[in-house]
Amino acid sequence: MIQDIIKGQIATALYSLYQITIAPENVVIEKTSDDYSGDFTFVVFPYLKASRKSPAATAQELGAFLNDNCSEIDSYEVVTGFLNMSIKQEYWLNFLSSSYSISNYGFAEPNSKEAVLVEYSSPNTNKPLHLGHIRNNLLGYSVAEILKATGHKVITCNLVNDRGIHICKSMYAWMQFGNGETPESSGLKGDHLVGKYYVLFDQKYKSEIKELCLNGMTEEDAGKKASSILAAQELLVKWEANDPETVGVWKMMNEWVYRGFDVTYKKLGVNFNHYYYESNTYLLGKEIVQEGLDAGIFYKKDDNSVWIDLSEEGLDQKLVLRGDGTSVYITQDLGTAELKFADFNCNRSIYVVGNEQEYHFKVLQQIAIKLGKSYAPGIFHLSYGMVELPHGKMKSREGTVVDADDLISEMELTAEETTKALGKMDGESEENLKKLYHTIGMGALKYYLLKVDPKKKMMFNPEESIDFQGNTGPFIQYTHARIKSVLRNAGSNEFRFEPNEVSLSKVEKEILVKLYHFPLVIAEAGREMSPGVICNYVFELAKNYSQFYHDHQILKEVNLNQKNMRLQICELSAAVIRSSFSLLGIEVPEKM
RNA sequence: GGUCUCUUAGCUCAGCUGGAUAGAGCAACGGUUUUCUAAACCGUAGGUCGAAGGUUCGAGUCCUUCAGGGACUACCA
Repeated sequence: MIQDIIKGQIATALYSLYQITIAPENVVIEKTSDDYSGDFTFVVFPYLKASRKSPAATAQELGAFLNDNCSEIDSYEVVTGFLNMSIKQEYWLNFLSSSYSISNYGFAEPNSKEAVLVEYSSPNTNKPLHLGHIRNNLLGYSVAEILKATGHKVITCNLVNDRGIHICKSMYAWMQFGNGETPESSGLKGDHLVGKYYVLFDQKYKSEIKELCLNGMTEEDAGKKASSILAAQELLVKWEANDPETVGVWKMMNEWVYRGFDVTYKKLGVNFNHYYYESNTYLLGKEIVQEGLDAGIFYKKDDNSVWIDLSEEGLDQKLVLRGDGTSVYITQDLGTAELKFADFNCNRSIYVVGNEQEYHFKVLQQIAIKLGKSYAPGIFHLSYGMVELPHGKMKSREGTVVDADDLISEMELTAEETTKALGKMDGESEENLKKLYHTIGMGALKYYLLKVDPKKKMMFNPEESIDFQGNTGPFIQYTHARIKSVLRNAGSNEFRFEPNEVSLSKVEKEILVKLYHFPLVIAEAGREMSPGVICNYVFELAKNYSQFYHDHQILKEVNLNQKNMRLQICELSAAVIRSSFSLLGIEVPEKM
């Protein structure tokens, strides 16, 4: 890349002018600020001691050297300690001509890098998905796609949390009050039906606690003695003992939930290469606990519970196995971690899990290190921030959630209303329109959620609808549709031009430079595991293109060279928008 | 109490390993369509980057302290 050429030349210049030895890759150059002319800037302040000259004089000397020795540099300009270099127009034009017809421009050779496992979604099977899960799913899907684009072999998996006390709660409520209600008999989507009983359980449980408290019991005791929680716990014991009736209900209700999830996953456009079920893996960790005991890393307390002391690592003493021998979260996660690396022979295992579990993953990794597991360094918690509502966190049991299915429907509806109001798609078939509404609605939703840095918490206000204008998915989709319209009208897709016969306007050059940087943007997004990097990039590209489209004629341009150059810009811009959005899991329409 | 984290325009957010006069979108106000899709384009206004110190040629960015949010610190997951 041109940056590497310049860095190499600067390293040479620094050595021959001032005897400074520096490796080319350690030379830092940056994009020239918009307020100055030039493409790249080298800041000379750090080298003044060696040059023993003023900032301007140093920059001037370096600029002259580079201008003489680097054929790609067209001119340079010095502003105090800043050396601004302009690259020859020909360089950008050659890049355009040689790249515009490459459909997967910017993507690395598939499977050219080590295998990576990405776990995401990982839902509980006692309630439907909500907005927080949507963020998780979109993030996991997108990060997997980004890593693929950087050349990694990627395996996605979903660890389904299908057992435990929370599952028994909805089971118990259904057995008590359900009267045999099914998704078919109620017309409810399976996950929503089960969620209804989860909420019902909580209401019942709370009213029991209230009553016990009125009879003089403390709230803490009441929480342990309420009859419904005792019943749920009994159900859990029965489940672990493989009681046929309990297991039967469990299987049936989980099946309802899975069918419901499948519908939502399909609408979200996410999928998994592999499913793990906690009911299958929860026993595995116990072997590792034994291993740790044998190695003297874990220790037993008098009540038979097993612990590890991580206070030297800045963490506390942590329980790894209950006194009654049943496993806790960390127990099964130790087992699953081992299983994952064994199943897929990968070096890295990424967990897309909320930041509320940071402590848990620190513990997990520390234990793996202490056990001497070779895979320990490969455990990576991709910790993302919670989605908050104006009133605070979402709570399933309290009903303060934004339901995933509802939100998706709302987005499709808004897309439909907006499209109809604009009237551009009149006469299109009902089937195409339906698909378009989905594409646009999901484009708005996905872009909205993915543009925020994953590490940061984000605010969602249900009162304010998600925008379709400005820095949004639909704007970028619209930009793509306009480009495709131009390309359809262009007829051919062979656009040859003579580099010497065209001129580049400011915005045309900006687009070219931006397109040129696409591979670097993918690399950065992969390094940071941040789809937001792609969002920022593709928005700027779309904005540049829109300005270009507004300011310049394309098909009506009389200079054939100029026209074809612009058509190449169209072609590559459309491809990069499409590719960028594919990394976000968003489709782009041909018309809208 | 301890650990971690956040605070940038009225609102939602960018700001790459420290670099030039801190940027978008929305909302507000004004303008642009006989011409390739106006879900667009152009302009105006809006800021003590939570506060105070420090590090240095240079700090929104790094360090310390403080204020205010949030998360975690369960024989829950």
